[in-house]
Amino acid sequence: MLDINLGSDFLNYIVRQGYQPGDRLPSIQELTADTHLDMSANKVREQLEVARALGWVEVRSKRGTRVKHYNFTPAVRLSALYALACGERFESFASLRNHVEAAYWNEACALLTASDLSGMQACIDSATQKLDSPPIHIPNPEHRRFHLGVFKRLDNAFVLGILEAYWDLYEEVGVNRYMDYDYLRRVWDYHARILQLIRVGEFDFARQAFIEHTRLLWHERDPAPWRLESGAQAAAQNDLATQPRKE
Amino acid sequence: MLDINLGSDFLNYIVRQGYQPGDRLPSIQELTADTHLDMSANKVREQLEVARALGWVEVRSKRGTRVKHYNFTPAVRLSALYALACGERFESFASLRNHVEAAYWNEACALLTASDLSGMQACIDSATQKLDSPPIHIPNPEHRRFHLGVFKRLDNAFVLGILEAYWDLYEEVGVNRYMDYDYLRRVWDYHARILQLIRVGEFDFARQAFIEHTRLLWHERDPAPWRLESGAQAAAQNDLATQPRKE
DNA sequence: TCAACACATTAATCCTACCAATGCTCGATA
DNA sequence: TATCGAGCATTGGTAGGATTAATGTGTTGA
Repeated sequence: MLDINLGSDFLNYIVRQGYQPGDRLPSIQELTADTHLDMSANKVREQLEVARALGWVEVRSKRGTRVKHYNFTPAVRLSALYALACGERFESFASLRNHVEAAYWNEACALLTASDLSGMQACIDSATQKLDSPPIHIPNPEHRRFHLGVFKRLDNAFVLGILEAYWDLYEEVGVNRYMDYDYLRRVWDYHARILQLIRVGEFDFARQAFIEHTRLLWHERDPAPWRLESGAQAAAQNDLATQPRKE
Repeated sequence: MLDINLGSDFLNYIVRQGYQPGDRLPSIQELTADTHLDMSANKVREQLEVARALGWVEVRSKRGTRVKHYNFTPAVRLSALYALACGERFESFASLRNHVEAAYWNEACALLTASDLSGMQACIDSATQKLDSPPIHIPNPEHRRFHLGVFKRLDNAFVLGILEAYWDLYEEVGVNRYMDYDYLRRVWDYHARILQLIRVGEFDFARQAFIEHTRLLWHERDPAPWRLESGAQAAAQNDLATQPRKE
């Protein structure tokens, strides 16, 4: 076991005790005893709040605290949300997400099972139905599930954490407010094409389609339509997942 | 301004007040007043501890609390450190870092100035001197500075946060314990080659060299040398930054 | 057998007190 | 006038106690 210092006695205590997901932590009163942490309940609660904010434990009122399965998402989401509130651009995080998806694309696709592909097809069907039948609902849950579905076999908590956090930010920032019907149709046409390319093993072409389809978002959201003629192409080259490669 | 909910009254208060980096927060006593947050000092301190753990504020004892420049690194480092302590593999994070560096490689190189390249050269010189003159010191600071130097012009706090956190984890986990002299020489030979290729604008070849040089680490660290003959190639294909592309 | 009640546990919140370090004010001294 | 230092207010750090309300458990009794 690594002897890791998390910068707080309580957090170090948690990991050193080797609790497993689902295990119950001692009550706050017990932790204050000198046989455990020997600190005041206030201090325990301060650091417990950090563990809760980062999604390491689940504190259920009057019932105790339980250790959760590790998940990178809460830390990424919380810090990135704060960043956006401080003026950081959503496009910066979207750029990271696009690059990560493009970089892992082929190996993730190679791991997909037939059942995974069926699940992605179900997303497309559900989304298409929502778009076809008025009143039109924006198929945001399907959009999220479709993209995360590509990477769910990767078995890398850090990669999946970033991708999941992207969709949380996506909803919080309210990107969907800028969407129109045409955009949604084109996006889901791309999704169908991407899935088809994955099915036949053309992962490179599928990735190229993914990269193209990410550019739709910024063209739609950009409130300056004149940039579409002049500098939009260059902007997309810089900001988005333009996987640099020789063709 | 986005109306973002960080899941805590205090954190929401900070961002809504629109403090700038360097600004001083009201004292904890003031914040408890009903004109500000109207909560007890204990609760303020609980949530202040979250802001401190994520590197949003600097709490200087008896002197007050100041807002810091936003930085993604603390959140990533803290959560990833916890993950490693919980049994997550360092290789998972290294894989993310390798993919991110490979994905941003070309556009990052394109932004480098002559002065940036000089700084990278200085790292190589300093590292070479450390390796040449006994007693041999491991040039870890140079290694970190060299790699971060490639990406420092990206102007993307999230990308830089992940790359910086990687080096923090690298030191905390103690990867360097497994290094021998031959490994270090080969790594720095690669660095010199990478810088030369960047200088002449051959970003693709430089990236290829980067990807190759990341594989050195795992071959050295792996305590099972027999895998080098049989499954090492396949393992590298899966675990590391094998940017999938047609040659 | 099962429902109702009593009791222990526990997180949530608030308050007070004390400590120690810091920074500022103001007055004494050269 | 300039400078040093004592004293004081501010502020974060820590501890402990009190209360509340929700939850779970065990006991009692029809």
